[in-house]
Amino acid sequence: MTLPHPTADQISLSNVLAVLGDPTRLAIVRYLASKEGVPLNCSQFLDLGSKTNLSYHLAKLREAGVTRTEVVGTSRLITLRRDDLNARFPGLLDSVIAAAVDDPALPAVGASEIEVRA
Amino acid sequence: MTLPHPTADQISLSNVLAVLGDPTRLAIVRYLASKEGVPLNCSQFLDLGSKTNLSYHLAKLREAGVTRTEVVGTSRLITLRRDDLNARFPGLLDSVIAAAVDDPALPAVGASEIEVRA
DNA sequence: ACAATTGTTCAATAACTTTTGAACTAAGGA
DNA sequence: TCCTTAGTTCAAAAGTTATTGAACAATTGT
Repeated sequence: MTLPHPTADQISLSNVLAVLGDPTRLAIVRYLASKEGVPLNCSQFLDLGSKTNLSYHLAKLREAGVTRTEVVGTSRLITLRRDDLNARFPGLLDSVIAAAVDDPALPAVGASEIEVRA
Repeated sequence: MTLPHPTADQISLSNVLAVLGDPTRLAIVRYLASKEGVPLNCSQFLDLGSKTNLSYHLAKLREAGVTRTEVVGTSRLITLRRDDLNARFPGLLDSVIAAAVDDPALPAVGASEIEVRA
């Protein structure tokens, strides 16, 4: 089973910007970027909203071509479509991520792990 | 008389992305970038919508910190806030403009001048 | 003073987007 | 098989954004 994704040339600039212009989704993208290489499933993001709501936001990211979602058993593994985005809009994703990294206004993923350090 | 603008540090990433994630506004920004140096007033953009509607979109761009609007007599001169945006989100505006330049999906400003060439 | 030009404001509406909860599907263990 | 885990779908409600037209304000040229 595979989910529908746009091909690289179907990715629309204004749609990508619109999709990234939401704090919840920007926080998801920032977290994906910070954990690149690590396979992430939807429940990692539960800090940002309800299961249903995340399903909605993650679908928006996938449909816009920002993320790729692979179905693996009962999980979905989510990754950034770095190469495709970079080919289509050079530098865009990198500058968005760089700006998002030090944006205190964005909700944090993993806020519940802060005390783990102690 | 001066219009309200956010200071550079009040400019919000997700708001800038959301504001740019609209084809009309992206077309305005693309046109502003293509005519940098030339003072542009609102009526240059009438190809993109009604006077009222442009007033709305141009206010969104100004309030998000993407443009600066100077009141000069009965006109408003609109410019991109390149320096402020670049200081805040390095590379972002440039990559958006570069991608917008060759985006056939965006509405064109100055479509009415196409036959002038013949 | 008058008219034209440039653009704003306001209220209404239309069109979308986000959020919710309940019901559901499908895979993986016990 | 039954239960749990992981996530989706659906319909409704809430909230937000875009578009419109009519009325307004301010400046400039005659």
